Amino acid sequence: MTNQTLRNSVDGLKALAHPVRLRILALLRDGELCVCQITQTLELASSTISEHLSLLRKAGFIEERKEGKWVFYALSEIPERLALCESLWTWLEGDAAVKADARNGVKVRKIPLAVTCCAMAKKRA
Amino acid sequence: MTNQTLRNSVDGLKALAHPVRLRILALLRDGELCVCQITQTLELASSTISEHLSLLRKAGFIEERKEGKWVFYALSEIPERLALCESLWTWLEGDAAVKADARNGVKVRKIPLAVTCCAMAKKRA
DNA sequence: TCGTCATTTCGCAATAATCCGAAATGATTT
DNA sequence: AAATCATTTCGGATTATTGCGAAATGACGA
Repeated sequence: MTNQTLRNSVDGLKALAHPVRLRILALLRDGELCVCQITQTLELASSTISEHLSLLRKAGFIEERKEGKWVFYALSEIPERLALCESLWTWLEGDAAVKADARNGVKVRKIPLAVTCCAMAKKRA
Repeated sequence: MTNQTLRNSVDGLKALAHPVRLRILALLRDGELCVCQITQTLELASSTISEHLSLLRKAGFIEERKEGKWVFYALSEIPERLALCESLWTWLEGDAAVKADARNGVKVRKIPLAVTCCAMAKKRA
């Protein structure tokens, strides 16, 4: 109770202070994505992505929406969090990896979800 | 070269994502302080404070100014860094520890430097 | 109900961050 | 030059973060 706000700030900043998590946030600027779409775009184990998403969610930067067996994540509407994100976009927009992600994001959004998720299942086999 | 900006952002956020470092930045809002003043206010080993200061400096949030055997640190003038800090003040101002630090900062600023630093020397003995 | 699929949780190994005291550095004073 | 003082760097132990594969969970369809 003595340092609630300080702790909140630190937790929020920690959540942002990771390249993969910044890339996830940047990806979500163009709209919600399901976990398998993010996993495919960032090319990491789905368990890894899931943990990053969980961290971002706990810190209030993203929100989840369940739809059948899929879980979609989108940028949070919390004003403070949104404001903090806004100050990052200018930085991130110039980054090569973030740009590449955005391009891949456009592609993956055009593919039906069933296909994307099937592709992952095949990769695993 | 492929992800320079992303790396910069992550380094900056990592530098901010620590309670002691946020408290240091908040302290410096009221003007520059020398290392011994910060050390005394935050009650940590001077080597620890020094490492935190070094990290904040490398990340561009603070600048150093040497004067004799003292080293003063002040908030950086870099616009991006300053902007990121600005978005934190609203969060931090409500925090009890940060408020207490600010009060102690006012006190320590009134004391001549020689006295503050002597006090530390005594404490060590 | 059983199998399948997307996601999450768990266990664990590897890496990074944090803190301190001791030693090193640089500047000042005697 | 030697002693003193503020600060930094170093060595280390301790703790946190990260990433993966394997197992668990929950939802869907046969």
